[in-house]
Amino acid sequence: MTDERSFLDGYDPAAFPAVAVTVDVVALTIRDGRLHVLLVERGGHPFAGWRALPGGFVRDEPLDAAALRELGEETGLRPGEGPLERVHLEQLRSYGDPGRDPRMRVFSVAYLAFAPSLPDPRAGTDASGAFWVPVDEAGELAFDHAAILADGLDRARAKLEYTPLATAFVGPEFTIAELRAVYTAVWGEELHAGNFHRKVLSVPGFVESTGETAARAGERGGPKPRLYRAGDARLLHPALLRPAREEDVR
Amino acid sequence: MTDERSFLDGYDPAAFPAVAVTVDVVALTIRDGRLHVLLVERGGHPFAGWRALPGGFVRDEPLDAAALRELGEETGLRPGEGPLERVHLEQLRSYGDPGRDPRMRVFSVAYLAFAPSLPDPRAGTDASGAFWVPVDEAGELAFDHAAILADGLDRARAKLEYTPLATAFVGPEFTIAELRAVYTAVWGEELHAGNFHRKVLSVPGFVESTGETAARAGERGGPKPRLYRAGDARLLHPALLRPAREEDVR
DNA sequence: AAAATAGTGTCTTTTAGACATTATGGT
DNA sequence: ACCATAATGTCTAAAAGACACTATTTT
Repeated sequence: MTDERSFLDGYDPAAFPAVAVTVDVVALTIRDGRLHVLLVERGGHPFAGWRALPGGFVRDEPLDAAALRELGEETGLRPGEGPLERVHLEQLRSYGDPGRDPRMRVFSVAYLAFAPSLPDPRAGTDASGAFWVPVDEAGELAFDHAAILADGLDRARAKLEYTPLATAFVGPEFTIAELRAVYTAVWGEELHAGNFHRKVLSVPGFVESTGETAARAGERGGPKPRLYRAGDARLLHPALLRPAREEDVR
Repeated sequence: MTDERSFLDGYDPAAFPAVAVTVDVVALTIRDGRLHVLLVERGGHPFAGWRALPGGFVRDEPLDAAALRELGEETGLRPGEGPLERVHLEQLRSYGDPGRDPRMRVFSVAYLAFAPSLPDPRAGTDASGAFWVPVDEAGELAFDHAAILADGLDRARAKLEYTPLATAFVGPEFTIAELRAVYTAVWGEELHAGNFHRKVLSVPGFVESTGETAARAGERGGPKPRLYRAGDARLLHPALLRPAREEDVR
């Protein structure tokens, strides 16, 4: 409230009870048709040996920059370059319950990242502790990270409906089938191939044709599919709604 | 990253660079058919005399509790009692750019509150500095609060589409016309009365009939409208989509 | 040759939206 | 008497969803 704000004026910052602010990243990608999340294995206490979301303290930088930096450090990739160039990053929400970190009051701003299949983090760099895990095999995580992951998955599933976010999971050029595989992996539901195809092409700005076709058809035959790239839409109208399940509604 | 986390173990918390965490609340209500936001006038520097969102430092409490407490303090109402009993409160997002507060690094977790028309804060209590302002007359705000307000409005407008949130703006019993007035005020668009009426009743769980009718008709006549209360739906299926505007899509 | 897939066509059901109609109860 | 409104009806257009079919390419 107002009094408290003015209270801060001229106050010695060091006298405040110590709090820390971190970013944690729910980085999602699709490998072999399954949705994976980037996890690290913790070295120190607490939760030593547990899996956790990658993250770390916010430095003298904007929150978005901190999240991108952490993602780069854990994957061993340069933020904004190469594979991380096309990463979609958005803020998820913040977590700050007292006691969520046993050492001190730690507020975490969680981020959600979507990336096309990235190389394995172990390869080469010092990002040794990170690895991709299928989301349904994440198991127990340190701190409240399991809840953060669940929130991130909810957000991702919802955003596929009304934004062209699925294109962030594929390369710069992709087939309709690849796009459908994203929806299948994230939603965990099979979609009718024919209807999906027509639907995607009918939504203005979702995808645009490159005029090219893939060099090869699928492993098990079929015509060479046409290639598309992401269009300029920021919202899908009409949206690609997933079938409403009764339990979600009540 | 992992190293930094273990780095924290056994570390002296007071040695960390001072940061503060606040909550700021975008509290929305509808008065006289117009969407209003709760603002306070700042006493101290910086931004002395400017309008700002109500907010304050997070104490030894969960973030949600901090937001509800601040809302109670500014409105002079008891959290969880009386008018604040039915308040809908949800986290909006966090803001933490260096320099957003000139005094020190301040992270703010913004909350969004929806309430039926609340009494004027000035009445009685020491919540003297707060007042309801039509959102389109909010003008310039302290810190980055104008951006926070804009984000809150975006969120509110979007959530009316696919959640029964509009019922949080009306009393426990309401007419379809009152519900329509909420949509009109938040979206700033007129809706077709007849189609809206049928649509609301057709969405499962959005509203349920009380069997009663209002004691009186509208000021300018007409039949006595039936009364409804909020149903048990958490999501609207199918959603109440607002007409897609081209500029939102690209 | 067999099998799988890309892309399209067709039909039905659902939903959105424009518009009209009736009855009610204020001024 | 007049008028705004509640509630419902009707019709059309758009979209969703089920299903079928053809052409193409791989093993």
